[in-house]
Amino acid sequence: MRRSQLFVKTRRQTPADEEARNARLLIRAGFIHKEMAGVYSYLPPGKMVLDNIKQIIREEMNAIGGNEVLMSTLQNKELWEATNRWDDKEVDNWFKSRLVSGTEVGIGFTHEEPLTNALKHFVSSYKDLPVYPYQIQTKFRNELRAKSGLLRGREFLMKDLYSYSRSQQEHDEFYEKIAGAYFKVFSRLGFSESITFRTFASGGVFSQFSDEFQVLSHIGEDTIYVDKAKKIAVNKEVYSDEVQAKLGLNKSDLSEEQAVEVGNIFPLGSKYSDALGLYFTDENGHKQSIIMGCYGIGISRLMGLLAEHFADDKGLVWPVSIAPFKVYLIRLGSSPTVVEAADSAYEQLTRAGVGVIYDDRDASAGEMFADADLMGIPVRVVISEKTLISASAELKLRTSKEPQIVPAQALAQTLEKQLQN
RNA sequence: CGGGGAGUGGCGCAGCCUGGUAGCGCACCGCGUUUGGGACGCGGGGGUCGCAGGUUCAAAUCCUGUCUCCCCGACCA
Repeated sequence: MRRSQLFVKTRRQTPADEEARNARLLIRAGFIHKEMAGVYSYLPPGKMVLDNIKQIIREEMNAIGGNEVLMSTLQNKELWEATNRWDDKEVDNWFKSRLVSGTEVGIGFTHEEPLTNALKHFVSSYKDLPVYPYQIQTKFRNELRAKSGLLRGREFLMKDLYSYSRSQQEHDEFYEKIAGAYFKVFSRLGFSESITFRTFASGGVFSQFSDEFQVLSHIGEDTIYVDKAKKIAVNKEVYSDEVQAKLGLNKSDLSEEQAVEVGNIFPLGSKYSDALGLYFTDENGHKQSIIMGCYGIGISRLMGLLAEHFADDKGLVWPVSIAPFKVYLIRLGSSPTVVEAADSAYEQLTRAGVGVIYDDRDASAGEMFADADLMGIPVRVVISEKTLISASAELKLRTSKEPQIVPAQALAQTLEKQLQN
């Protein structure tokens, strides 16, 4: 993409109405726009980051048998009454509205009910199970207080997968499988297993207990106890002697840490399937309950955490896997030779499939360098009179101080090699 | 919802205490000069000072109410 065709602009100054580093950087770099507290829009580069995160999640979900669906946002009250989750006393963060006729509708904060209900049309035999539908979409929760930029919003992007299994054992096996897939997702996003912990926690409105995936971070609003050797963690909220014994932990091996919950998986048993009347017939012709689980990943929250985690005093520093563009191409100078060389470098990279943003503005050098840094693009390439003397281009990684000079003709190949690492 | 802070051109701020012609920087427009770390000169456009009442000859400024944003807490996926 040519920079001149990108409508967003970066800002020199930090927005006054944000305290959180993730929101400050993402707004300054032109990735998001704040609509109101806890509600953000995603601008072109921000949407690209979101799409990259989604794609990684999608690949890992598909790899374990997930089927992607898109669920409705408007929710039928009757389904939620069937599971006793409509009443504000049961779920206090519903957004609700009314049809012109006066009928109440909900605005989806999760989707167990409608999905389970829809599956009644497709699941009746043991041969139809297990199934693993999942969705990637906006959820709405009426938080008392939104905060920390993208980390706690009233409207946020989430991946939710729901499992429907024939037995507890089949469920348990999948539950472990998806836990493994989650670690793959987080590690591909840049959160290694050394800072990401599966954490024993409460199940909230979903179930008694759950497993959270917590990434250690000083901005985290959760406090967890971690046994780093055993790679087990417990949320402080549920910590008790009983839990300690159940997990085989030793108080002296635990360290207290702040962490951000990026994923949460819940065993649901047959609570929702039974309530909504979703059953299957087994090999012997007997009606059986279906064991469910639900598995969430906070996608917009992850984007916020990534921005928070991968940044320095100059701006964002995206991991290659999710950067909106891999290369920020800078054209220094406006003489015909420079323009021609930069245009051709742009074409070369685009043809090679390397995502590139080409700064073709007539801006000052410093401004373009500052933008490349602020936007956190992994590789910066400069074409100037100076580099053209030796038919080369200057290449600098966002994470390194020193640039390198590479032959302009071999730009694409060199970059492909660099981006591998 | 309790406590604290803040709303003044698109952005960042000053002015408010002590009422009297709304100001600065950035961004934007025009002309010219510049071009390896957020260039410079000259000229220009843009704001019912969050909103509503009140006090006053006169309100960005004082008073009351209200909305919004941020932080802490409570709560929460």
